[in-house]
Formats: sequence, structure tokens, C-alpha cells
Amino acid sequence: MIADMPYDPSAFPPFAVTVDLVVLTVRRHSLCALAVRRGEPPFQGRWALPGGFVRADEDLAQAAARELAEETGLRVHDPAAPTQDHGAHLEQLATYGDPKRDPRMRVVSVAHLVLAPDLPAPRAGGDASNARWAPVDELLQQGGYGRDGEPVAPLAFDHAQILADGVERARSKIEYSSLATAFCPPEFTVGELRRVYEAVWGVALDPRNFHRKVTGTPGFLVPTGGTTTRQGGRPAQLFRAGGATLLNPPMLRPEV
Amino acid sequence: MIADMPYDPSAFPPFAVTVDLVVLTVRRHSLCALAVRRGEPPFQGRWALPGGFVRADEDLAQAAARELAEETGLRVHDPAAPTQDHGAHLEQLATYGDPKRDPRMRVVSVAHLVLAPDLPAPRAGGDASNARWAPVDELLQQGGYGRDGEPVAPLAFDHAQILADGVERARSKIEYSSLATAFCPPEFTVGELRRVYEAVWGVALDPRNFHRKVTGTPGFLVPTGGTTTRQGGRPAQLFRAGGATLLNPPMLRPEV
DNA sequence: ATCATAGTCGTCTGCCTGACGATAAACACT
DNA sequence: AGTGTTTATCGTCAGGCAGACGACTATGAT
Repeated sequence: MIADMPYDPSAFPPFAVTVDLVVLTVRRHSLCALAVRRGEPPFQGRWALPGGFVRADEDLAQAAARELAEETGLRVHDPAAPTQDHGAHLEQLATYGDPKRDPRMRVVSVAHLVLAPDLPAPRAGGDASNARWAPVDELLQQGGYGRDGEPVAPLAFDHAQILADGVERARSKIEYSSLATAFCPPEFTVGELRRVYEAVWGVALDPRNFHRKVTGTPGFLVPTGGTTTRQGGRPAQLFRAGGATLLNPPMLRPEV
Repeated sequence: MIADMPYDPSAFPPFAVTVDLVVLTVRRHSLCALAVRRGEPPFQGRWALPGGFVRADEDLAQAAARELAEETGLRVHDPAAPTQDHGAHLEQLATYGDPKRDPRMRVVSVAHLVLAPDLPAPRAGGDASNARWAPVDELLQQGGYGRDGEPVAPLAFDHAQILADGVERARSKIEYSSLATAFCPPEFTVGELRRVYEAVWGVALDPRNFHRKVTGTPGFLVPTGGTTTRQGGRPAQLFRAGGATLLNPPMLRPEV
């Protein structure tokens, strides 16, 4: 990097660097993402992913965590502190730098992926009407009609691509990691975890085989001793996420 | 992104954006990375990953491909053109933006991963002594001694971290994709492909089970009809990489 | 001729998964 | 109280795949 070039500030073009957030959660049995309405041109009035500029003195992950807190109040789970603070999971997704992706100037955006349990309604700078959870299918369908019959405008900028990449990352990552628990509250049942997989993958899973798989994988789930009937039916054991982060062998996503 | 902020060029700090390259290949049965010697401070004389500034009018992937061509003469395989041009594989790895990662100024670097077949000696701006292939273990050991007994200085900047991330990506990705063929020449034998896996993972694999696995996976290998004895022993069938990119079920990396 | 090297085909056993039957424990009715 | 519905949990069985490893083949080296 900069291997053969003396330091000359005029030698490189100025870039703006932003972070964009793909915040995913599972609500009412479907995978949803956080969208905010743009108040300024370009794309004024259109929905977009939350995000903002990286500040001069902060790391990329810090910037993403700050934006997340500003938009949702969510705190990020600190991997260094294994206590059960149960913040959201945050990881870097990819970086988007097409010269024309922002019509105003050269903007390079470092997208981050956030997985969060189901939350109360979002806030966006205190204005609730400018932020919402929307099913990812709805946000990704181009020029279709939403659940309420209103026409759906595609997301601003290249955010549809970013969202699609984030969803794909989440779908593949819950296969071989215990990340699906990031969508669950601190204590959850096997059935609730299964409904997370079903919502993210959009498939139905056999409850018996799923139960055998997750309870038989060492370190995945830790029973808390409690039970709950909040889903109706027979009371189910409550679990916390165990220490294991990698699932080996992985959870298999059913064929199409 | 930039959702609630009017366009004001003074509102964001100026960033330099670079691409850094983790170029991996397999030479003499070990996984090697391309390193270039820095000609300028900081870290003058130390080894670093190749890379450079992103230009005003180019995409991030374009910048990475351009730097790769400048440093090695390698061309990148174009995914849109499925012809057998057999360029190298290039993909985005991750982005590094710690405020202090470059002591001179705020630099955000978008690292890319390149997998290439074994190549003739590298060139770096025409100066061969300033570029080399080095085993990744050697580049990653901090403050140890290299194969020739000379002390090894750690890589410049945060490039040891970037290299480690790239190696980890390559190690995991050959599990569930056919990417290992990117390390091979256009035609190769099952044994050569096995030696790629062994070098990247640093393990020994059973030749019989490996043969069964790769030849039994539809779309992974396509026989060309030819044979070769370049490895000694009984002649081996030659194959090309098939169209399949995902390996299902994956190739299993042996336990520790 | 013999050996060393590398490739290829088989066999066997154990583990995991998918399909699915059966039972258990709650609630909502009537 | 009884019946049906819902969800959870335990078991069984067959098929597929991976690890361990034996056997045989085809070349070059000595």
C-alpha cells in the first residue's frame, strides 16, 4: 500500500467514507430490515438503509455502532466481554465504491450487517414515520406493490444490492454458525429458534429433526432450567446461546 | 446513507482510499503470498502487501485489478466471460480503516484477495529485488527468523492482519467452493489439486478418499482426455475446472 | 528384474440426516 | 370432564457420505 509513492496530499482524489447498515430482525415470521426515509435529495422521500459519515477519529466498526445506536438505540454485543449483555451482532459486510453510486460526489460506503432480536418500533432521529421495519422481500422487489397495495419504489442508491448481499450473508452464515441466536431474545425455546431459521431461509423445517440437531450439538444451546408456554401448546424448555460459535457439522439448508 | 444531512463538502473529513492485495499462490507445496519492499517511509525497507490509491474514476475492483496487473502482469478472470481465459480469481476481502493505521493521514484500505496459479518470479515496477513470493507462515511470524536464518521484520502497517484474514478466507472458502482450482494451471491432475488443498490447509489428505470426493462431485472436474506423468509415477488423468462453483456437500477439513 | 512413486478402484464401518410414528403437556372449547 | 388443537419431545429406520485402509496399476529409476 502506498508502496512506491511519496506522501503528497494532492496525489489522491478526496473520498467521502460512509457506513451503511443492513439491520435484520425476524418479526411475525418473516425476515425484516430497517429502512429510513430520505429527507434530502437525491432520492428524497425514498427509502434507504440507515447510515452516515465516518468521523475523523473513529474506526469503521465504531462508526457503524454509533449509527446503529442513533437510529435504533441498540447497543452492540462486545465480543471481548462474554457477559450476557445481549447486544446485537455486528460485522462488516462489504464495501461499495462505484464512482457513480452517489450522484453528488465520490462516496465509498462500508456496509455492515446487524442481526438483532425483535424490537419495538424503530425511531429515526425521533421521527417514527421516517423509519420502519419492512420485510426484505418487499424492499427488494423492484417496482412491485407492497402488502398494502401501494406501489413500492426501489431503495435509494445501490442499497438494494447492499441489502441483497446482507441477506445472503445472513442466510449462509446461520448454516455454519450459531448466529441465528442473535435474532432471539436472551432466553428462547427450540421452537423459537427454528422459526428464526424458517423465516430467514423461507422454508419449513421438520421440528423433530431440528430439535435433535440443535440439542445434540455440544455448546450450541445451554438449558436455563426454565420453561415457557408463550407459544401455546406444551411448555418448552428455555435455552441460552452456548459458547460455541461454529456449527460443525453445519445446519443443512433444504434443497429448493 | 447521508440520510439526514445536507450536502456540505466541509461536513466530512477527507479520506484517502487505497486497495491492498493479498495475492496467494502455491509454490513448492506451501502457501505463499506476494510481498513488496517499501521504498518510502514510513516502514521504509520493510515488506508490505502490494496496493495503491484508488483513482477518481475507477471502481474498487477495477483498482484492484489494475494494481494486480501492474505488480504481477496477472490478468483477472472475468466472471462475465466464461471462456477459459484463466486469469486469476479476485474478490473483495474486507476494509480496514483504523484512524491510526497509517501514521501520515487517514487511509481506508479495501483489501482484495487474489488466488493465482504458480507463476514465474514477480516483478515490482520492473525491480525484481523489491518483490517476492514468501510462505505465509514466514510473513506472519512476528519477530522470528526466516528460512535463511535472517531475522524477519513484521509486515508494514496492519498488513499482517490483512494477510491473516485473507489466508483464513482462502482456507475456509476452498471447503465449500471449487476455488482451489484457481491455484492450478488450466489443466491439472487430481493429485495436483490435492496438493493444493494440503498446502493451503497444512494437512495431509488421503489420496483415495480425495479422489473419490472430487471425481464424484458433479460439475467439479471435467476430464480433458489427456494424461500426464509430470509428477512421476503412474500417468494421471488431466482435468479442467467444471462449471460448478459451490461444493455440496463441502470438502471436509480434517480436525486439528 | 526390482523398487519407488503416484494413481485408481473397492470394501467396510460408523455417523448423520431425512422421513415419519408416537407420546406428552398445555389451552380452548363444549 | 371430555374432546380437539397446538406445540414439544422421544424413537425408529433406511440411505448417504466420510474415514480407514487393502489391493491393483502404470510409469520411471536403479
